[in-house]
Amino acid sequence: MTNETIHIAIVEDDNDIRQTLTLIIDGSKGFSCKYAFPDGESAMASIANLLIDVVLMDIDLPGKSGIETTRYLKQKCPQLDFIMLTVQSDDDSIFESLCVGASGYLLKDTNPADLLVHIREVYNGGSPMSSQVARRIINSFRIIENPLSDRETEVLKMLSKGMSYKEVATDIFLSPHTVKTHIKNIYAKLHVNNRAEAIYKAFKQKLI
Amino acid sequence: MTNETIHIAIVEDDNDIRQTLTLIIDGSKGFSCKYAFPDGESAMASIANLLIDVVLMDIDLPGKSGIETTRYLKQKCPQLDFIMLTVQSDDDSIFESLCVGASGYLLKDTNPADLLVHIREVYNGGSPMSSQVARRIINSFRIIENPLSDRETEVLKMLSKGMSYKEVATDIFLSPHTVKTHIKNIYAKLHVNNRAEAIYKAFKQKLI
DNA sequence: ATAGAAATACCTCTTTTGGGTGATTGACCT
DNA sequence: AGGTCAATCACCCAAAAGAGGTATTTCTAT
Repeated sequence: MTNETIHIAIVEDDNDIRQTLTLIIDGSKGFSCKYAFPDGESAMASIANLLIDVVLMDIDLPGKSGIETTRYLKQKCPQLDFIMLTVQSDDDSIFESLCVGASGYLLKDTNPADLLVHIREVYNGGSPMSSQVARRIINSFRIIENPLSDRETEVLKMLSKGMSYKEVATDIFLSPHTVKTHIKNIYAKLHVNNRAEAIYKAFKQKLI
Repeated sequence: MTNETIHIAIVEDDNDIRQTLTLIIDGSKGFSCKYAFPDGESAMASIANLLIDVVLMDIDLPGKSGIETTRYLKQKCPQLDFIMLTVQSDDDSIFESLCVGASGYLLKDTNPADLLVHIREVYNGGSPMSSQVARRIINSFRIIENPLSDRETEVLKMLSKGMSYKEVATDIFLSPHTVKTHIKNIYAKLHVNNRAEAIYKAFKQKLI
């Protein structure tokens, strides 16, 4: 079960990286890499018709992003496994990748030997990811457990109704300074720096 | 076509209601009701294997809700029709029911004769619902008609990411004045007068 | 052909906001 | 007994936003 040849496709816009990866993987026993695409569009057009087990997907593609491409392909071919590759890990793209169906999330500086191990892990139903990435995922989920205090949630809800500092303050009998402090804390907790994004994020996470 | 026997299953936690409904339906010519479940879990385990045409689904079930149960079963058996039953009608549950694939939405005080009529309506491709329910649906959908132009939607989405006038402007190659004008028009159309409320409303109405 | 959107651009003025930094109280945890 | 955190209040300052205009162009639908 663990030693069948795994068929891999690569989607990566950088020519050097793409070719290097292809050579490394295809040259390794138990791995085959006959297909590589420089963009999401060509991958979407072809991959569904190929006998592929695992796709290595760059996130930062020109045109359709790796996330969009993964969303599309995972829907077409649910049995396909996707490992996202990226230069740096940011919370949003990790989270989005997981949402659209990626199974693994690796940084591009992962060394070749490890990469092969991780591909096999995914093939066998695992979800390889670096410890930094894992940490961020934990953090993301923690955010889903409402990080806001009751008071903060109350204030945020009022902001979402279009109320200003002062209006909120008079409404709940606080000094406008206090309201401001609450808002600043809300921004910090949600990792945003203005009202618009705070409300968007809070709504998306069903916090309000 | 309209007089075949319709095979019905009931999912309802209240023993009295479940047994009464079963008796009424199974005792009526052209209707058969041999299966009744007290909760979503048991329904999910069995209904897919039964020869059933229409499911009467209580919304307020203990454990898995009627909506969750419907989502699961509709996915497994797309040909199955679901009529949601509820004591009172609230916008959210109506809307969610429709989203997960329910065909009808009736209040529990619907009288037995009407209920049978409605079951046959669903079986024949209709969507029975009380006039209050219909009104609410109309209202929900009416809001869905996006009043915003493409450009305005684009701008609003960018605002929801926390971008300022200027950032939006440089991003889509417009003068900040133009962006400001768009935003003013957005506020007017959504009947709000600031960013926070605009994003909240737009999100609630799935405009962004 | 032309009325009505939509998209574009500009101006002035006042209010609001967000960042930085700080303090105090009380609760809860260990 | 010390640490953390929510909640409260306070000040300064620069940037941003919102309200009020006006006005041209470019579609598009009738």
